[in-house]
Amino acid sequence: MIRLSKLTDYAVVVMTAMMQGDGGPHTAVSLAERTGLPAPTVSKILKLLARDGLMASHRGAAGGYRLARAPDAINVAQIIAAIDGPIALTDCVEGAPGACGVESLCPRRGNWDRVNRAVRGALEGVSLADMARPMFPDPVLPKAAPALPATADAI
Amino acid sequence: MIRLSKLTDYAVVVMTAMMQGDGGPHTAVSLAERTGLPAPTVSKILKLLARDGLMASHRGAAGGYRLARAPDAINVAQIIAAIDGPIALTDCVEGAPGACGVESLCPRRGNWDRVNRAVRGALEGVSLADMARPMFPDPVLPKAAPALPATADAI
DNA sequence: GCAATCCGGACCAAATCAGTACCCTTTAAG
DNA sequence: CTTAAAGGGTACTGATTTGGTCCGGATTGC
Repeated sequence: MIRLSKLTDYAVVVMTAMMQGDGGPHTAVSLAERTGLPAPTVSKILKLLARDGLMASHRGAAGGYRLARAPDAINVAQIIAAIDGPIALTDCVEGAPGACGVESLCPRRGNWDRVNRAVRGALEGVSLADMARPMFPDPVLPKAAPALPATADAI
Repeated sequence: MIRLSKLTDYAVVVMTAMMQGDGGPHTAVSLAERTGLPAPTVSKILKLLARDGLMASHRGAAGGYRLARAPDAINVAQIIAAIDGPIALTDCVEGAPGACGVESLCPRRGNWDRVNRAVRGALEGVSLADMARPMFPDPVLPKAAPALPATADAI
């Protein structure tokens, strides 16, 4: 199973919790209370998100975090990249010459990259606002199954 | 980084090696020699692929493995599912009620499922034949789409 | 100045994964 | 019929990664 880090799941939970505020900054501890997650973990997530520009942080007393952009301008791919690092399904693309034999002869590299691009495109198509939306039958996506037909063509 | 099991990468290498044969069955050790991978590992991969019906195995003396279908009828999603199990990015969808609080109130479940479907669809669009094809400039992707230049490298 | 808050590390325990080895069953060749 | 070759399955171990915690600083508002 392709696993997504649990931290990334938490990040979505935290970010959706921030959407519900009154617009003011949220402290790490208040978000931890609201989400039920351990405070240090929430702090770690917020730091990672801020480092990638998804959060605007304000230090000092009465400081806190704020979403850097509107929820529909933040997509899942960006969140994953902030928490888990670059989205790449395999590391055959770099280093480890012993595994593939001669790297220059390994024809899989470019093709894995194609797969990576397809997955990345799929993840970029889902915004934070989509994730926060309750999972009722979604009017925005009339056909749910072929969620992103554009990426299917792009492969 | 979303990581794909190294075994899955090896599986693609082994399967592409099988495509190059004369159509006869391949033994695990001969494939291990051709690919440079450890023999027990190759055997493990072949067993997993055979269990999911991607391989046809023939036991006994002069036995071996054979691709169950044509290379363009096998896609990457099937290989991943055979090696790594079902394709799901998060396990928030099941169990672990402590993490999400009350599961029935967690609105993320349905949305992660949507993401999972998108990724699965992307992976189903790449066949084994595509992976074996040398990585010539791809006419299907006209522009590299540096829509987000800052994050293009990071994602 | 003091307190609250973020920042950036290092650090440890737990889970997961890759790889290996062992033994059994099946099958074809001689 | 015997024998050996090959797959089938399971269990084990070492290494890597991950989740989570903690601490000392830096920064800002009161």
